[in-house]
Amino acid sequence: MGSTSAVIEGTGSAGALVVVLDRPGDDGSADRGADGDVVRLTVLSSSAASDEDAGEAGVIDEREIDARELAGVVADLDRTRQVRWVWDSTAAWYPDLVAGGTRVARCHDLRLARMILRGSELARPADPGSALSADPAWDDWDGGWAAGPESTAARLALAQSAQESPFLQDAFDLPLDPPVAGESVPAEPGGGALARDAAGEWRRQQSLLRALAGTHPGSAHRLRLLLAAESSGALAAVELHHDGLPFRRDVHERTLADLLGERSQPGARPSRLEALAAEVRGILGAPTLNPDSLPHLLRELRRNGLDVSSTSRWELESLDHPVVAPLTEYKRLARLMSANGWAWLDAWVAEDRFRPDYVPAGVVTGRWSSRGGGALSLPHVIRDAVRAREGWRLVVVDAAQLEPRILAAMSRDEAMLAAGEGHDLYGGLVDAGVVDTRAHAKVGMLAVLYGGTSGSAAVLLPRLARAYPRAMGLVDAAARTGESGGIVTTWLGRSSPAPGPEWRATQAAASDVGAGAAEESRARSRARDWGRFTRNFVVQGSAAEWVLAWQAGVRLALRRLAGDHGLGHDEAPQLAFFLHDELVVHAPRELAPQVAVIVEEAARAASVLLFPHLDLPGLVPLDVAVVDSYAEVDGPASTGGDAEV
DNA sequence: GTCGCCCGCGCC
DNA sequence: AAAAGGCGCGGGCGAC
Repeated sequence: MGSTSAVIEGTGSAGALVVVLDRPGDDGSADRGADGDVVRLTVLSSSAASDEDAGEAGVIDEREIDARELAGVVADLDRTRQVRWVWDSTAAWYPDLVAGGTRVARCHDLRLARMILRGSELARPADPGSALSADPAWDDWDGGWAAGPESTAARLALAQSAQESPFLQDAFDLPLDPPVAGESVPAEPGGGALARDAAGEWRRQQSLLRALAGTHPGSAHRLRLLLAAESSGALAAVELHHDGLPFRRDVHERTLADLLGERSQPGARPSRLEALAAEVRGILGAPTLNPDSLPHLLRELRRNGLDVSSTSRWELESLDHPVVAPLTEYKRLARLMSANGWAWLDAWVAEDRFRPDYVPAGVVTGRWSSRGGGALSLPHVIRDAVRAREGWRLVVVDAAQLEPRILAAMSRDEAMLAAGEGHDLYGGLVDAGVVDTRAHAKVGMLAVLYGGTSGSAAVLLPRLARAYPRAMGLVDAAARTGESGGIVTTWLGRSSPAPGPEWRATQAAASDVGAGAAEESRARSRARDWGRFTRNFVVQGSAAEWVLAWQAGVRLALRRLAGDHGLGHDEAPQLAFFLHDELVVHAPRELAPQVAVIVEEAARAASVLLFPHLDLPGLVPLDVAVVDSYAEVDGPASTGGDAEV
């Protein structure tokens, strides 16, 4: 470990460091992690008061180390100094470190940052000609977030083949553990095989931000916040996958047996599901009906005199017919079976942990997506299997009515902020006399956020517009921008994509001289569609930014808590699950109260960080529940639950 | 046999 | 009368 101390000695002992990691001469084809693999560390700053100025400093140290030493060097340096680790993609570097027991406090994910900066309207003044020009080495590259097989079927096949073959058993370290995103799986051909100059990209990005700070300091500040939050999220995504969500196989199997009946032959329906299928066949007089076949089912429904155009539940439920109840129940259970049944359990739950892959910024708005196991749509009906370990607790935290609150803050709509002063913003709308019931408040607010125009929303919208002109003005302006093909931007600077060529062609066709009513109507409809997208983009995306800032605060505070108590990783509270506006922390029972305090403090910090001018640390109240089972937390099915969007 | 699309529905 | 933003994913089924 001589190189460890050498790096430290070579950079003084105080101040923040920026350390860029890359592989000299990396053309993407090398087998990362192989013997003889070399990692280059470029140390860019030690004296700057703030690491935000790091790009200003030149290279103060550069050395190459054996890849096998990397974890030790990183752990040492991150423990003793404030370091921002810079790498092409967190998914490419961090899983191996975490697997080896090394975690870092902060990083800068060049690819995620680049995606934000290249699209951002806030960054445009500093980069009018797009100095961060398209570069296939970066831009045709997913960063390694989605390297593994993404479907339950693929995962199951992998697990089974590994079990059947001693050779494959050796090839896959942990055959039942989903491949870690970004592990040595070669990136896709094309972009992945091109060299990426990490130090150069870091300098370009910093130079852009410095230039922007000169003319638009507010924009530069927002983007720096966003890049830091995005990168912190990338670290969290890797750690979340590694740690996994505690998930009890036995409890889940009991749930399945209770709801679906006993599992029979693989491929055959379990008993209760089969009985429902038989009941449906009997009622419809269709002994060979396969209720999983939509065309067949539709045919039989019509043959029975039911005037339906689809087999969707909402259409079925409007019918008065004896088949509706068993068929709806069949569909509900068949859905559970296919999405979260035994095959899903075998593929995604190992050693009582559910380990999905999270993909930061997998959604254009900046929300995360997930690959594998449908992690972000974990049904409420199976959440009882999510159990804290013996002697531990789950701290389940939800940001209450986040999106309307973020909209109120962004638009600085004092009336809407006032309505949100209590814990229940919807109740606040009723108390203010804007709408008569809480249900109306909710429907109306959803229409504001999503652009709904139907039935009850049409009645409520004018009232909301009158009461909250600034909030309504913000989303309406975003919608108008989208309708005319423009770009909108979130609070911290993530911009929406421009509409695609097909959309533009549709609009162009409508303005042709010979355009008919059909073209015009279609163009208007597509324009309104895009307007609803941009309307929602600014709110959903800005809310996602608040959540990232919140999550980053929680993550760092949990690290401090572990440090203060001298806890090893397996004894310390960990982030266990992340769901758009909800966090689950798995914590030793005695530390759960402190975790509850941490999530509250982080929420207040996030609100101040994003909206310092409002002086409203209580902008986003939290629902905190300390439980043994995830099912103890209110879902939409339980009374009083909120079915929050 | 494989691929890609559609439908439908789970989550926020 | 159908209906509103963002996703992932499985089964069926037609195209190849």
